[in-house]
Amino acid sequence: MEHTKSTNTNVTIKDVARTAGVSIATVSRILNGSAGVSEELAARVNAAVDMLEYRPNAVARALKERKSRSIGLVIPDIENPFFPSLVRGAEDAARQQGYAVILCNTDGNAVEEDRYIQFLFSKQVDGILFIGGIESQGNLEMLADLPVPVVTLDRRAATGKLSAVVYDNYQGAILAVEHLIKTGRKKIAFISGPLKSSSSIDRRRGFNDTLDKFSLPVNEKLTFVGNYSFDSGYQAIKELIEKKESFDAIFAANDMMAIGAIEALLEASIRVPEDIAIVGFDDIRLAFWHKPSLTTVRQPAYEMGQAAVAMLIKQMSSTSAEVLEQKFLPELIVRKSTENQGAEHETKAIRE
Amino acid sequence: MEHTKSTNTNVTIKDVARTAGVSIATVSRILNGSAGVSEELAARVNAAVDMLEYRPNAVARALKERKSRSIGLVIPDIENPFFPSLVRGAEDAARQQGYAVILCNTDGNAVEEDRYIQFLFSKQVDGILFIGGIESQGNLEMLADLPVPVVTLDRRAATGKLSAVVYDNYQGAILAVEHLIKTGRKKIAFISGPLKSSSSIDRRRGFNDTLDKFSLPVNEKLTFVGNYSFDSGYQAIKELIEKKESFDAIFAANDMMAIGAIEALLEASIRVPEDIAIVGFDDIRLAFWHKPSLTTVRQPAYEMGQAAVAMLIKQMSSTSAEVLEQKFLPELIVRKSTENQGAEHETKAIRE
DNA sequence: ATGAAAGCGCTAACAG
DNA sequence: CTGTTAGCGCTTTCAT
Repeated sequence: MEHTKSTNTNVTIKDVARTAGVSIATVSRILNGSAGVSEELAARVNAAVDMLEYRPNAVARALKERKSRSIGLVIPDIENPFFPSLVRGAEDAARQQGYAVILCNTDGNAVEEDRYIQFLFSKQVDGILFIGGIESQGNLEMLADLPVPVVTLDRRAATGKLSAVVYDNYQGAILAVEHLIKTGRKKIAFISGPLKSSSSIDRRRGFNDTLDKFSLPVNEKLTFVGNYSFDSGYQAIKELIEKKESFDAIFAANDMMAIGAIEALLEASIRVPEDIAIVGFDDIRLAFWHKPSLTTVRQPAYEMGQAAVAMLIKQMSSTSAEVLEQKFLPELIVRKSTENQGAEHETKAIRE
Repeated sequence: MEHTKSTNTNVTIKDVARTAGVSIATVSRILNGSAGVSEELAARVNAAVDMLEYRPNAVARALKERKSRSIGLVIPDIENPFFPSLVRGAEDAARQQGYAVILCNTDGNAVEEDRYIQFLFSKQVDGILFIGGIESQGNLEMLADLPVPVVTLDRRAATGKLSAVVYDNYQGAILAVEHLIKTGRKKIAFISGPLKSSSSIDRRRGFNDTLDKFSLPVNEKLTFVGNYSFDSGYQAIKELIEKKESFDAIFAANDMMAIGAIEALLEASIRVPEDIAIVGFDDIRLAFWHKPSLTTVRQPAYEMGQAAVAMLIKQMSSTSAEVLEQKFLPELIVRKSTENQGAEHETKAIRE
């Protein structure tokens, strides 16, 4: 079945001007609420606008004004359960200010990141919210020289050149490990994220420092390097079980690995939390729904996305390129996976 | 800390022309690979481009060419676990063709949908991939008259005016219910989606028709209307248990409600699948990770997103506005939640 | 208070 | 093969 495309596609400011019997300058003024417009002409113009169903051409406006009213949002992967909330927060904040969001998935690949940055620059985006992968150190430096405001969520950017929304991963790890220790666990296995990731480094540091603080030994045999995937958590604990290492708790550097770890435990008929307690990181929705539900360190993704875009817009409208930073603090969410039977019920500990 | 913004923001085709000692037309020709260009000038121009780090201004190009090389992606909510895969599929397909994707979350609210459609139109997007909520009937009709190609995932659009990627919800429901019946279940409760949603209507029809086919009675007391949320599945089954209705299986019109239902069952110490078998719909990742894992009807979200954008791009480059349709077929994924102990192991049934 | 006209950066006739 | 020029739709001086 075919039908011809609607033809009166483009009604421009010129058509409105002609219909209303005024100049295009007048139409423009009225549309943009500029000063000095006679009531009468305004009425005629508005009538013409309604009648013709005129919609301003944002592309022409962008060319003239040199701002596109759109921002680029560069993330590793929207399918990673951490990002949907963040993206939603970012989008809500952007829309509220009339900005379009261009979504870019890079899989954390530095080459793709670079391609997308060039693409966005060419598209004349007014700002970029950049969340890189573990290889993006080089791109971060390049971004700092881009003549477009950039906000990142990466701590490494805090070289004083790039604005950032940061999260205290170190403190978060401390919260997690202290919780395990205080509920009586002593031999804590650790599943780290990728060694080069800055968030991962901070979480590892928090883990080590807390063990030190409580004079517990750091046992290398209980430490694994994962890649934040379900599978790497599963493999780590499977290996641990096969080697018959002794441990009574696990701290996983994110929730997906924690859930993978639980899978390995359950397959070996090890009970959670009775035999092994486990705490994750991020508080993705699955942490709540999983059986057993997962104790975790919450990262407020929606709010961070929102804050990042707010910061970006602030930078875009200021001429002095001040480098901003906003810090979010972790919060421990206690659920079933660390419940001490018989022990007094832990309450949700809020760390401000 | 402050530092002045990099100043040489805008290097234009003019600068390249001057540096290379040619006219802007020549630069444009070389950049766009047009015919007849002397090797020598091409080399000079490319050198200038590299040296000045010239990047074409896509906004100016869009104004001139009357196409923006961007498409709008309107969805209810990226936080709904069904959408991330679909969005990723759409984005991958778009990027491959050099299109930017503008993401728009509407919460299925018709007013927001309309606002976003106007916004995208104003932005001169070359096409729109529209996934509406239950109230969007009116917007669907409006979209059909928009002078911009539109592809939707809504069956209701199949009035012959809007191209669509569709999914056979009816057949999917049949697969689910037949599976329950063939594994020996007879009193099947049904948690429907919202009554006005077209996918929901089809799934309900599949449920009823299959019971009929096997001469099983449709018991109104075992039928509930949910809203696709975890909570509505939970509430439905909680009510069923409190009323002490007798049933041996549940078909939930999506996975989130199925998982909510399981929660209610477990709270009442009813075992899944031993006492009650349950099958969901969509095959979100959680269906795989949940304990017990959930038998469900798979909807290939990534592929559908990809196909929808491919279809959109095809429409954009064709002058005859042919109305296209591509259909995806359901596939039953059998997991723990319907396992019959003692019975022969079900294998993954693939319906082509 | 309103209109005429320049120009944002680019592509594509049109001329030579 | 290369350059000159018009014009995409809009905002904004600069006149009037």
